[in-house]
Amino acid sequence: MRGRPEGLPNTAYAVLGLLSLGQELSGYDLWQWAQNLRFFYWSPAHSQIYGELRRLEERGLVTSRKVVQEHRPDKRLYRITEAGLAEARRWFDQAPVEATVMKHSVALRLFFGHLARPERLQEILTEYADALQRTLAELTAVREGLRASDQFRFPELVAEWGLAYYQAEISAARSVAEQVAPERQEP
Amino acid sequence: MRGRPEGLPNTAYAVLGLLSLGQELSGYDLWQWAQNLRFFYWSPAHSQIYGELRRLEERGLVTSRKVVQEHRPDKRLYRITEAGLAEARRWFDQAPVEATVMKHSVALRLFFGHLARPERLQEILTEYADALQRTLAELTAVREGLRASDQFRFPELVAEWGLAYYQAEISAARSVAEQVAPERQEP
DNA sequence: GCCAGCATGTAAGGAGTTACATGATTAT
DNA sequence: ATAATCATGTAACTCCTTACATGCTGGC
Repeated sequence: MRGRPEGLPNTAYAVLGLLSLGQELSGYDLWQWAQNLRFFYWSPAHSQIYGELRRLEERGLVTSRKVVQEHRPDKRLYRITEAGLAEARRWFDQAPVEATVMKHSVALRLFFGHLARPERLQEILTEYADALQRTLAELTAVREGLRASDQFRFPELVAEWGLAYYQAEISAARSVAEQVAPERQEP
Repeated sequence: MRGRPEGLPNTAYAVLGLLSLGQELSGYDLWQWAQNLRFFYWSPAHSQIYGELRRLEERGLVTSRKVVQEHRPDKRLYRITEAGLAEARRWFDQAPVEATVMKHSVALRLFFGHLARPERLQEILTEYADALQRTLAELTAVREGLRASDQFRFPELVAEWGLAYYQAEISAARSVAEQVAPERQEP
């Protein structure tokens, strides 16, 4: 046996999960929806989504129909099948609990901090904190959008979890930035 | 232009960064060292490291020599070159500040929480928190090992940042686990 | 007139994984 | 015996990305 031992790639489950809410969605719609996953997962390129949808259809987990539109390009709408819903539930129930994988490239650079001037390191950390601040604002907006709708109870929980993470990460980055400040001790 | 726009893959910089401390290391040594990156980055498979070393040598960023050993298999020791050191510094200074990419598969499942019984969701979150607790213990040990050595000031900063993250993540996971508890309202 | 957005896809390739392969030593 | 550790590497494959490709509409 080579490659992935069993089941579908996680991206497939993300797509299946989004479709499990019951709506008929196009690849483009799914791509846009999937952007909200970037806060805690990552967002796949649109080409990835189209490919995944093709494979899901081959396996009978989704069905599609073509919609001819007049003032827009044609689109293809996907709907989850019973088998797809069963597979999504099976994944949820049986997939092992995996550790979060992080690619924290700023921490990687800090790890090798001896390679640069302290000023540059401080700059990087500050820039990182500013970028996080913007992401926090975006996530706050997304969470506001989810609010009050009982349908999105779980996404809302995830958003709140994310909010706490981003706040903590911002203060950590700012605190480390202070700690790496060049020491200017005058005699 | 296709693929990666410029520079080396991040794994190459991780390897170069580890070698930039000045020691001569084997692929195996590097693989073991790289395991410490898993707390905030991820750890590459050994095959990945061997491949990366070959490519770095082709580019003249590292050199190697074969060491014949008696009671152990032969090994190849790698050392960073001046060009390698320059490239590592250039990376540090000029690489853009990238956002952290997370693959938080537990948050992904929580997002689609409607797919499962609340008990199962709670189980997943608790299991996740327990796994984090073990990782926290490991990281604590790693940080103790770094302590008191002035050489590892930056790795220590990263470890402390990580410690704060894991503590926050554990309490977040436990808090969410409580929130998803099945409501047993008796009339 | 031009750019952004809608919509779908293909081509080429990078990055990374698991499994296969080998073989010695040391500890249980 | 047999499992783990040391040590290096290849083969095959998956996943995912960027760039190429097309074409229409609506707003500035």
